[in-house]
Amino acid sequence: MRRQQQKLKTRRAIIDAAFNLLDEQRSLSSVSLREVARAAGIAPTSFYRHFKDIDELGLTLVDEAGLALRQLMRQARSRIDAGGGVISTSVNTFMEFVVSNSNEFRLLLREHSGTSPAFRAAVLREIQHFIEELTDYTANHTGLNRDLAGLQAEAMVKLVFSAGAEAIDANAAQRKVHAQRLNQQLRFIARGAAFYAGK
Amino acid sequence: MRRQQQKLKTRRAIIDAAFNLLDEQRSLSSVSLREVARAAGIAPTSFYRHFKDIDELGLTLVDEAGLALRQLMRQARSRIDAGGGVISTSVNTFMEFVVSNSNEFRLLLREHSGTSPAFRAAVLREIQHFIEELTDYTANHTGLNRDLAGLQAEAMVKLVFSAGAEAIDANAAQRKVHAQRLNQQLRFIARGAAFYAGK
DNA sequence: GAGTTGGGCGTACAGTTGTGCGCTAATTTA
DNA sequence: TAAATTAGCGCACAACTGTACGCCCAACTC
Repeated sequence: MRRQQQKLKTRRAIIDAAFNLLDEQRSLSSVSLREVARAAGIAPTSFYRHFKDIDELGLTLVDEAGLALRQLMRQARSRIDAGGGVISTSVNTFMEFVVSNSNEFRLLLREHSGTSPAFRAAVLREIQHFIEELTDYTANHTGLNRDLAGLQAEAMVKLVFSAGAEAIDANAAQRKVHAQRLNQQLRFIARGAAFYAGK
Repeated sequence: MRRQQQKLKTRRAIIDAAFNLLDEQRSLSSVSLREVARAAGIAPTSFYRHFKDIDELGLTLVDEAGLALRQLMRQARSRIDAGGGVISTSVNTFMEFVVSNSNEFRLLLREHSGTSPAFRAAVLREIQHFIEELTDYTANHTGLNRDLAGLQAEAMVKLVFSAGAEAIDANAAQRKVHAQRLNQQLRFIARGAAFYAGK
């Protein structure tokens, strides 16, 4: 059993090293296999014992970041149940995620419009997941029909991601302003959707 | 005088070559100086007679793409004056731009969340320009105060860019669906903003 | 205890990169 | 016409890349 544990540990080291390399100046496609190996403390050729490609590593990273995002959503929902507005609670939770998992969010942000079709597709799946859960929530907690709920959820998620993109490079004060603007804009959408639902 | 003309011509060749390299698989940071030179039909070292860096070339490309976008906006405004809804006319014009100038749009899209702070700043300036003009237009053509108009314009521009990002890889039929969804979502925002203005 | 498996390493190689240097040839200036 | 400028080129070099190959040795199987 010792062997598998060691292998998992090295794999983790590679993944963590890759995430740490993804600061504001680097993207997946600009990180080389050798660099990752160096940061992980292994020989370049050892990399192949764990991943076929840099691309395979990249997909793993996207999956992990997406998972972290989904966990965030659950957390946000539980807070809403405990009281507080749906919108402001979600916005605050999201902003916290952007700050505390900045490299994970940056990865999603960058590869969303990056050069690799496979990465783009992977990120899109995560975002779609995000939208679907919000659609369900909206349809259940308001009288909105699914079409309108879907339109609203999509618009909201897009705005949230855009705001996250701006917030990631901002300081706490600026982030607060962004969060407030985003709050108001999400209310526009909610109000508009309610209007078109005939309410 | 012959010499300057020739120099401009070569410079144009470099810029055009760079744009042509920026298809769905390449980004500015992944295009090498030698590649650009090769595509432009010059020796690698000749590149330096025109640009100090690849980065200097990149900024030039962002500026050109932004200019094309601004021209698009003027065109859209003139069409609106000639009749047709503000939103649907703008959406249609934008979608046309995404299709016919796909590499320019892709450049803005990618570098907006890219690895170079300088490029990100340059794209952000263009988007800000976009938002400001829409804010002015909105404030003038509706009773909205500037704060609300600004919030609305920002939200709309972000949604438009997001939709453009999806449309760029889609076929005509899918694009039509995206355009219709975007239309409805922009109406949500307009409606919501009007509501908060007390109308 | 003997044999197999497999993670990790070092070496090696061909390919690509950015860029410094000095030359040519043609245009521009004097 | 003679001199100066300059776009473009070829060569060279060191740095870096991905990855093939084969060895080692600790962990596992039997």
